[in-house]
Formats: sequence, C-alpha cells, structure tokens
Amino acid sequence: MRWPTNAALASLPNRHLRSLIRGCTRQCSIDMGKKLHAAIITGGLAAMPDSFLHNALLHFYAAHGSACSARKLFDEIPNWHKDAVDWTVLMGCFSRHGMPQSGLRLFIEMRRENVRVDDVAMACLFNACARLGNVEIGEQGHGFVMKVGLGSSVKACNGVMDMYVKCGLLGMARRVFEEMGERSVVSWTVILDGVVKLEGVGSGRMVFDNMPERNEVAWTIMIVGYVSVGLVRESFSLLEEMVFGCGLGLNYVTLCSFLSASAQSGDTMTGRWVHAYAVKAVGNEIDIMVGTAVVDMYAKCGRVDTALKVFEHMHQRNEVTWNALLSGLAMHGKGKLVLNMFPQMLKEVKPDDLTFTALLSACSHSGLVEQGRHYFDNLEASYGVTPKIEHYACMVDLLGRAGHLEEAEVLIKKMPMPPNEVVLGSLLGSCRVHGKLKLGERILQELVRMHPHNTDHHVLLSNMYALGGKKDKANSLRQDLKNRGIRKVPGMSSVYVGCQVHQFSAGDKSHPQTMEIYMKLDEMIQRLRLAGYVPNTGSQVFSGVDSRDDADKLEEIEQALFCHSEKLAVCFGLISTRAGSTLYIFKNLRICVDCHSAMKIVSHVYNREIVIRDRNRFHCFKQGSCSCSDYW
DNA sequence: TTAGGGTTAG
Repeated sequence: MRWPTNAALASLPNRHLRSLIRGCTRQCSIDMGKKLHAAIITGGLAAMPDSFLHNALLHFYAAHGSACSARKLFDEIPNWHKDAVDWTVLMGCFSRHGMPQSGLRLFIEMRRENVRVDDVAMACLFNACARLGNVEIGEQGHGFVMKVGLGSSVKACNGVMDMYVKCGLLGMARRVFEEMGERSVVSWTVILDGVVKLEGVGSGRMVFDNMPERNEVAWTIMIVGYVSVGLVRESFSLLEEMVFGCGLGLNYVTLCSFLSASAQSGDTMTGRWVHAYAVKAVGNEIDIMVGTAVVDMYAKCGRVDTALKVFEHMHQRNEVTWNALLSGLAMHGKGKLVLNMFPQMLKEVKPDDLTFTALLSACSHSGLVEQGRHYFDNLEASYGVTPKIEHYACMVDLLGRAGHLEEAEVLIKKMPMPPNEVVLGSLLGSCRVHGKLKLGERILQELVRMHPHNTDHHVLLSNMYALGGKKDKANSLRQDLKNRGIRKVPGMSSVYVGCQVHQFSAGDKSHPQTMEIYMKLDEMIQRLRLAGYVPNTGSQVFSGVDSRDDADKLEEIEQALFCHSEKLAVCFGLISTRAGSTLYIFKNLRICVDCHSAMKIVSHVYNREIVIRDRNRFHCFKQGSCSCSDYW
C-alpha cells in the first residue's frame, strides 16, 4: 500500500487523523506517527488549534519516551488553548522517563497558569513525589487533596498512598486506606506492595489473601516478594496457582520482574522456570527485554556459560543485552573474552557508558592494565562517551590493584568531579593489597569525613594495620568503632538446597541441621590442614586484649575464622547435595582472604566446583584454584 | 473521541 500524500492526509477530517495517531500510539508505530505529524504541519492544520488532535499527538510522543518532542509540541500549543489533559500527559511523561523533577516543576507552572487541577493531575504529582522520595511536597499535596474536596476520589487517594509507601511511611498509607469509602483493586495493590516491601512477605500474604479481587500486578508483587527472600517453594506454588489455577498469562513486564528478582536473590530455580515458560509461550522469538533479563539472571546466578548460550541464540540484541552479557562475563573474571567479543558488539550496536563500565571492570578483574588504559584514553575520541565517575572508579581500581598507586592518585586529582566513596574505597583497597599504610590512613580520614557510619573502610584499614604488625593501632580503631556504637554489617552467606534458601551468619547455630554442619566443619578443617591449609590469623583482630595466654587467643581467632558464614554454607552444601555437584553460594560482603584460600583447597579435596558470588564479583573454585587468579 | 494509579531488561 502506498503512503498517501501529505495533502491527502491533511484533507481528512480531524477525527480520522486522531484515530490514526491513536493507532500509532497503541501499535508503537513511531515512524508512521511522525509522518502523520509532518503531514499535519505541512497541511496547515497546526495553525487551526484542535485540542483533541494536539492531545493525541502529545500522547503519542509521551508514550514513546520522547520527552523532548513532547515538551516542544506542548510549548507550541497556545497557552489559552491548553487543557488539563495536555498538562497531565506531559507531567506523566516526565515522571515515567526519569525526569520527575521536571514533572514537579510543570505542576507548579500549571498552578501558576490557573489550570484546573483534577484528581488525575494530583495522581501525577504524587507519582513524581514517590519517584523523588519527596515526602514534604507529597504531604502538601495530600493536604491540598483534602482541602479541595478530592478526598473522595479513589485515584487521588491511591496516588497519596503510593507516595507514602514509596517514601517508607506505611502507617500513613494505611490510614488513608482505612479512611477510604470506596476502594479499587489498585488501592489494595498499593497497600500490598507497601506491606510486602516494608513488613515482609508474611504480613503481605495476609493482605493478599484478604483482597476482594486480585489482578496480575498483585500476583506479581507477591511472587517477587517470595523470590527476593528465597522462599522458592512458596513462589512456585503461587506461580502455579496464578498460571494454571487462574489462567493468567505472564506478560513481558511480569516475566522481567520475576527474572530480575531471581537474579538479585540468586534463585536459579525460579529463573529457569520463567525462562522455560517464556520459551514455551513464544518459541525462540523471545521479547528482547525478557531475553536480556534471562541473560542477566543466568550470569548473576553464576551460570555464565548458560548466559552466553542464551545470548548467542537471541535473534535480536540491543546494547542493553550486550551490556548484560559483558558485565556478567566481567564479574566472572572472563576479561579476555569480554575484550574479544567487544569488536563484534561494535558491529551490531553502539556501545554506551555502561558498556565501558563493564569493559573497564573486566580489565580490572582480570589485571589487563594496558587494555584498560587504551579504552579509557579513547573513550571520548573513539566512542563519543564522556567519562563518568564510574569509569574513573574502574580505572583507579585497575591501576591500584596492579600496583600503580601513584598513577591512580594522579588520576584522582585530574578528575573533573570530586572523588566519591567508590573511587577512594578502591584506592584504599589497593593500599591494603600493597601494604601502603601511610596513604591508606590518609584516604581513610577522607572517607570517614564523607561517610562516618560506613564500617567497611575501618575494617579494611584495621586489617591493614594487623597485616603490617601494628596490632595496637588495629585494635584501637576497632575500639573506636565500638565506642561510637557503630557495628559492622554482618556477613551472610546463602545457598539454595531443596527448593529453599539456607542462610548463615558467622558462628550461626540456628539451622535445624546445626549438629551435622559443625561435625562436617570439624572434618573439613582437619582435611584442609592435612592438605596444607594454614588459617590466616594475621588479618584478624577481633580477639580483644585480655590476660589469657597467646595460645588461647590464637585458638579463639582460628575458631572465629572457621565459623565464617561461607564456610558454614559450604559444609551444609557438602552434606546436603549429590557428590560432585557444583555448589553455588551468595554472600552479601566480600569474601575474606582466609575463606578464599580455604575454598580453593575444599574444591580440590572434595572434588567439587564451588561458585561464590560476593559483593563485587564471582569466584569459581575448581581443582584447587580460583577463577579470579587470587586477584580481587 | 483525549489523561491516571501498581509490576518494566544492563
């Protein structure tokens, strides 16, 4: 079919043009929508204001994320001709596309222009406040709603509640909910979301069970809640009820939500199920967003080879897909593969700033200094990417780890922005590795000034003192933290066994199989010692100073080391999984030096692959060595 | 005939 001439299009009645534009909005026909817009301009229709036509066009640009075009069109509509709908469409567009601040400004402008504010406009305002976490303006908006008599509007109240929930004030949201004369399924969903996130899945389930009506969003919130705390059995039973019991299909939003939750919590079982569902539903033509989420999920769950396979089979890939894969490979220390694949990426898509964060962190995790320098130096000239603080942080990390501490310091001084915690933290980490106590102290002072409550830095420095033989200084630093009432974030390790997450903290005795776990731990330590393991007591300063003799103290330090959360998780994994199968462990902090050397020997002695995800990267222990080559 | 709230991949 031939595209009609602009003149032919312009001769159509406005109501037909409006339907065409609306069709483009619904079908995501971006090119066609733009052509229609052009025809309207050249046909002279733009000079004859028609608010419905304008609004349809504005809605088209707003829906497709082109906030700039939407703003431009909005500004072209004469002020006397703008109605409340035009204002709210643009406000919503700003908020949804990462510019909630602009949304707020627009609301103020709207008030100044004396445009009538209705409940939908208020809902948009609350959405912007929710995204900004701005409870002050949100509360003022709540007051305004009550004052102008919008308190009986379900939409306005839902917006108020959502704002309070997103700002962490569940009590306020509940009060609004209880006072509502009429509630929609959305009112219930907002409360459910708040309760699951702020009070936990247990309380959330009670709300869910009491809902008079449930939509797919409610099911999604509940299932994501279960996945994110590792309740696999519960997430599965709800998934089955949703899909097979209620016959609700999973759409791409739901699928992405489940995959993202699985990636974060390391729940491969749910992740796999969702992947299989998506494949079964649409065959190999998986939605690009879902496919990307699948790649990300496998990579973050430690199955980087599966991630690579899924990636290779995808029919369509964009820069987000590539970034998911490359950063996954980087986390697994596969730096060379990242650099080998990058030219192929250049052929397919345009790399963005996140691509280079992945690339530079790959270089950093694999010790590829020269290559890292090359990409960093050519960021702007060759790829048109302005270096952001993340890139500087990667470079400081890369240089520091490789022992070029002076160069790293020079780079920090040259940065166009002040260094943040990540940049300085990286340099401090390198000081520990290379025993640069003086520099370390200086950086820590700066870091403490910036973030007095972050314990990680103190721990790093106290470990550094201990390594340098300055036990007194190390202990006084610890004491200082204690006096100020600041506690270290407890290390936690989890492992999925039998459809359930099993979580351990250091010295944990709460697991039902504690007896067996500690018996296994004794046996494991003995076997490790026979294989040459020597506990790394040098970096430990937890003992406190008392009058007991050194042998006692040493034993206490050793016992503390043996009970680290990842060792307990490994022991539980060893007794509860099939011989020879791989163990996957997820830790919230970074793995310590002693656990790292112990895990290498465990992988050899027990002939098991052990994959540990720590806060920064993956360690894959196999036959006595680690994929990070002791470089982390 | 136009608009909104909750779930949206790196």
